[in-house]
Amino acid sequence: MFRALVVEDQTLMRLALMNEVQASFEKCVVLGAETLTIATAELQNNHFDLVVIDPGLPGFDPTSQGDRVAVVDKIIEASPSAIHIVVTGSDNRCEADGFRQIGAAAYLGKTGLAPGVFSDVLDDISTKGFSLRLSRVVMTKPDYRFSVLTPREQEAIDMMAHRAPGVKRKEIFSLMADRLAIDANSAEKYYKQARAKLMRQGHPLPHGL
Amino acid sequence: MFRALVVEDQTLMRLALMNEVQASFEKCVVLGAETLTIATAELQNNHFDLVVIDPGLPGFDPTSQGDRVAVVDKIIEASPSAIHIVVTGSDNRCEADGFRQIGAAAYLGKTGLAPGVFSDVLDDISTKGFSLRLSRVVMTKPDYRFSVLTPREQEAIDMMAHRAPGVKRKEIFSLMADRLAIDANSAEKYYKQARAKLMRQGHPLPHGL
DNA sequence: CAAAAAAGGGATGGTGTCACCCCTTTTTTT
DNA sequence: AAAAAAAGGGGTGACACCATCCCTTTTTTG
Repeated sequence: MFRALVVEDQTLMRLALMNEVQASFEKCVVLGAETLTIATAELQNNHFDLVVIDPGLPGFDPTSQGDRVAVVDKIIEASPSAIHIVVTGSDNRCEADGFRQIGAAAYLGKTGLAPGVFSDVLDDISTKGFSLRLSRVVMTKPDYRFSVLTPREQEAIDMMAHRAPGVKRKEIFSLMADRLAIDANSAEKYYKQARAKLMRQGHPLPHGL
Repeated sequence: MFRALVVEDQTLMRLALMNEVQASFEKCVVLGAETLTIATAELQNNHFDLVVIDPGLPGFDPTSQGDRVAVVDKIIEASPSAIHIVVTGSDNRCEADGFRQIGAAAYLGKTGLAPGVFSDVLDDISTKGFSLRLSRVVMTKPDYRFSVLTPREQEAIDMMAHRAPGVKRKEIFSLMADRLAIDANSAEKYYKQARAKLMRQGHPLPHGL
């Protein structure tokens, strides 16, 4: 059974990261720790295959580079056989190098760390040994979330709204089919159904229909 | 139709906040903006009932109090009729007062901002006019997440694992029933089923069974 | 014009979760 | 010893979502 630990003080972020880990491993147990105290206690008593760390924890100075390194170093030394992924909001290449040197397998900026990226990071680690994803702004349009839509329908609207100009809808359906491992016709159906729902309720559709 | 906008650069956090907003309003549309540019563009073209803002946005200095106030002030001025909620990782009472003076209805620290808290915040706003929730560490034990469990089962395990010493299981079932608006017997059933699943797979159960 | 793409539907079975009901046996409490 | 709590099961209908296949009409494109 694959075992992972997420060390992050911000609750919603911790839960989101735990979701990402779960999505990357079919069968697994994921523990979430709010503080270094809880984390070290768990690391002493149990074995972990993967540890995700945000160095900005309560009780430490988030602006002190020494404190940040100390947190990560303590965790790495407490779980030498695990894969260690550092996730931070205030990321920079210099710090990334530092963490890499003390044994981290990945360094991720929170901005741009979207659902699904985690799996790519794990691929990077297993192929190249290290993954670096610095924060970068990627959005040009807002994301829309409609409570009337099912997840599949929401996803269909999402992908279609972010369609690059000139790209045919058919191509998006193929892409969606590929990403969700379903038939392109089904993807098309979801999009049409979602669109119909929004029209019926008089919603101002996101640009790009 | 209730319309909300979440302005936050960290993708996972933005999506989580959008989820929280959605969970608080039965029928709604929630938009997510990664940058102030996207947010202001939307605020110009559309009306919003609620705006959630993280002042630490790309292009601004997160340590500069002036920058942080400028971001929030610009958004409030662009949507004077909306409710404005400020969410930040580096929260302090002084800043809370500042944002309150320029018109924010709530000031929330990210640490301790858990699923469900958002609804309480909205209650605070409608009854007292303002809600203040500074970051504070609350966990003493880690959270467990098992991929084999359904959401209901996971929730049952969660609540039972955080049971205070001396509290009877029956009381937890009642609490769970109350929070999920289901029967206490059903809550008990979920817990038993969850426990059985974990035992069957040989999982080391969280302390407290 | 002809072909492709898009818009707009209807109907289908499978599956998982939800929420409820029932039962017995063992352990703990009082 | 009696009563309550806990452990451990089985079974049920409802319902939402998933995924697929089918159809027609309108619009756009080449």
